[in-house]
Amino acid sequence: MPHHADFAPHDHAACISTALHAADAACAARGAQLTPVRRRTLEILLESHAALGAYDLLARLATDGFGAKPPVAYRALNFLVDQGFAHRIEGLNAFVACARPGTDHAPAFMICRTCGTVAEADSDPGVGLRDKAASAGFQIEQTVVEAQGLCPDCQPGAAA
Amino acid sequence: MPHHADFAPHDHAACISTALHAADAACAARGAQLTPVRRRTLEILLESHAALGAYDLLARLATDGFGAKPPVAYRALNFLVDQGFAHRIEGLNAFVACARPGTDHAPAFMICRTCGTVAEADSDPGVGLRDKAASAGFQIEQTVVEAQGLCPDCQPGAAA
DNA sequence: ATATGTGATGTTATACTATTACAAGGCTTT
DNA sequence: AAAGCCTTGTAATAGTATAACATCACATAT
Repeated sequence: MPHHADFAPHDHAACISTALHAADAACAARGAQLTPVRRRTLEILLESHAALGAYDLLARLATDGFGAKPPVAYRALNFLVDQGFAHRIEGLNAFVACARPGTDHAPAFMICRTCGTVAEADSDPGVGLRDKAASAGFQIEQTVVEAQGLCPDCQPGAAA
Repeated sequence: MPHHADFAPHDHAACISTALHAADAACAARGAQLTPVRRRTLEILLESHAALGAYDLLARLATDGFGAKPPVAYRALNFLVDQGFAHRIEGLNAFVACARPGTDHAPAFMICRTCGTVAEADSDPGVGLRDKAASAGFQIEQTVVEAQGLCPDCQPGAAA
């Protein structure tokens, strides 16, 4: 039973509700508030396996009756990122829901340039970087590891 | 004698002129034109071990008598990136000169959050990512690997 | 020597991404 | 009721990037 770290199909409704409940629980445990805007923002991210820009998100939030100004979206997104429920994709100036909330991880992403799907790898592939950093005396605090390319479905000769 | 892949001091004037001549040669070999704006842009990047934003660069170019509108900077930067003489640092929306022009490489960067220095690692630390991608059936075209943290000089207790 | 094509540069305008600063509301604690 | 804290809403602005069009320089072909 694969989690969706890869590009395999899965029960999307279930994965959304699981993630949402995990977030509820984590917030309760930490004393953080998963307010309506924040919860809805997470839900929107979870509905898409592609990364969403802050303004795309904002448009959807506005439709749902929330504020329509940029800070509304950025605040919710920053909250989710801080809590580890979402990640920022630097290469796209966009955001995705975290594929394994609750675990402390240094994520790596595979981003399809055709369909925009973003898959989160389930362990830190930047291992080699740690060795380099250690030998240079550099103290790593955060890593960004992103690969752009073609997902299985978008490669020439891919099954429809 | 280390190249400046790490944070060690080095003969900066020499490293600039070497890089500039390497770029001249590479352009000649490829039929690309290292025009005055482009050459000056590379020179400016080489003078700094920190990443420069497009608008910082633009201001310096304007001082030197080149055009002062954004496309002037972005075009020169894109040229340098295309030719492999510079890299874009996604995490900073900024650019650095390439530490090893002419070699075909998937760069990885260590970015000091205090002094802004950017060091380019001299081999691909994203190796683990390739395995992940292979098993997911994802075809990598390009990678972004960036670590943020503290360089040796900026760590608590670093020598002045 | 003219005409044509190509690539580089310059400029205008605009789009996209993100933050600062301030006003207002809800909740808890005192 | 007052004070403090957090969250939301809004206005204004800052920072990053590109599209579209005009022009110029140079090379080549006529």
